[in-house]
Amino acid sequence: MKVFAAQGIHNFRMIDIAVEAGVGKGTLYEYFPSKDDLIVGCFHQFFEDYQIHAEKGLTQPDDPTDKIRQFIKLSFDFFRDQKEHLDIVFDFYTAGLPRRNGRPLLDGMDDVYRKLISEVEAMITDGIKREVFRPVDAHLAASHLLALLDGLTFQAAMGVTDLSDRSLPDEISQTFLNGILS
Amino acid sequence: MKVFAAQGIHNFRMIDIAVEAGVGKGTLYEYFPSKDDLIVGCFHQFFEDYQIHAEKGLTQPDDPTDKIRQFIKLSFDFFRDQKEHLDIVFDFYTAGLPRRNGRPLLDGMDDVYRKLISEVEAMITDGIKREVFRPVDAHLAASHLLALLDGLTFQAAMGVTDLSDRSLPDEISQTFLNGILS
DNA sequence: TATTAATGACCGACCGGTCAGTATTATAAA
DNA sequence: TTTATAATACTGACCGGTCGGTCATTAATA
Repeated sequence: MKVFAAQGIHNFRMIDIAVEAGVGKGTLYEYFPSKDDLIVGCFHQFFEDYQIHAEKGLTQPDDPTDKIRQFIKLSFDFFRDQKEHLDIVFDFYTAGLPRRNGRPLLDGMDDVYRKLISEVEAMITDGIKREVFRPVDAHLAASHLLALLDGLTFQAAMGVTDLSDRSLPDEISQTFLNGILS
Repeated sequence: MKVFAAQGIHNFRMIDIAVEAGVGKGTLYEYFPSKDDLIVGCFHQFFEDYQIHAEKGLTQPDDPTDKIRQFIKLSFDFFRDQKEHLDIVFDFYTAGLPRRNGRPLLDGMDDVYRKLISEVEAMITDGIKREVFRPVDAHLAASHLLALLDGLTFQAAMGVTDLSDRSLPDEISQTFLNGILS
């Protein structure tokens, strides 16, 4: 991850990884069949971390409003901790984008994302049932929220938004919730 | 752009561009000093198009609510028209991200983005003055809106959200505006 | 005839991946 | 405990392919 952050996922050389890890270049090939496999391996490790982190918050509070607030807060926490690696996140993202020619480097990114949407969607549907939220299109609202978080993360990677601003999660939660509250 | 879309901005070869353009490889170097310059040139062309497109809407209606709605709609229109090139947009985005080692491929992306934020911010500040909007943090709300649009574009590039859904801009506008309305 | 535009064979830097050899550790035999 | 042997881990010099960029030559135009 250190090398990815420094060189970018498209520019690093295997020798960079080897040097950073303090091993010979050949040794890397004892653990990863190819450069691509190494990248994919890192991605899975990373995304697993995020899921474990996010799942903690998806169930805890009962009130739908609090649940959303909690989810937003946890997402912020996670990406703030990844400050050093934020640009990598977007390298991963683009590496998962479908291409006209040939497979993308990271396969199945969209499925992972769709699953995430449907989890958030469930929270919103629940809120609508309880008449806490307006009868919005739950799927769209879930996409809305995730788009918002991704966009802010991107801005943070670019350096135009500061994720460590303590009031950020609250302000964002407030505006989003206002938007869908009954 | 066709080649970028097919091969990705990190994988295309100069010969691909030459073939697609129907000229010899050497000819490209009559117009662009280097591969990087060619990429940067395309990016500027692209972003200029977006700005020209977006500016149209930034001034037209007087009512702040309509102005925001209009801006959202125009952004959707633009990116929907770019359907074939959406993945390139994100290649450009990541190419503009700051790197630990060396300059990013695309320099000054953040400044362009900051300018965009401040334009949206002005619309919101105006709305607050007229007491159409709550006294929210205008800068944050502007970042919020742009993050939302970027995120949705990203989802569209991934294929999980359909920008050509006619109800999308309205739903998004509605939820966002609800969030900041007095 | 001069000037400009276009070309693609060629060069060389670069880098992913290999593999013959070395070092280390585990196991077996003495 | 020592020695012999096997198995495993590690290494970096090297190979082969790739591709950005050059430039001598040719074609088109003034």
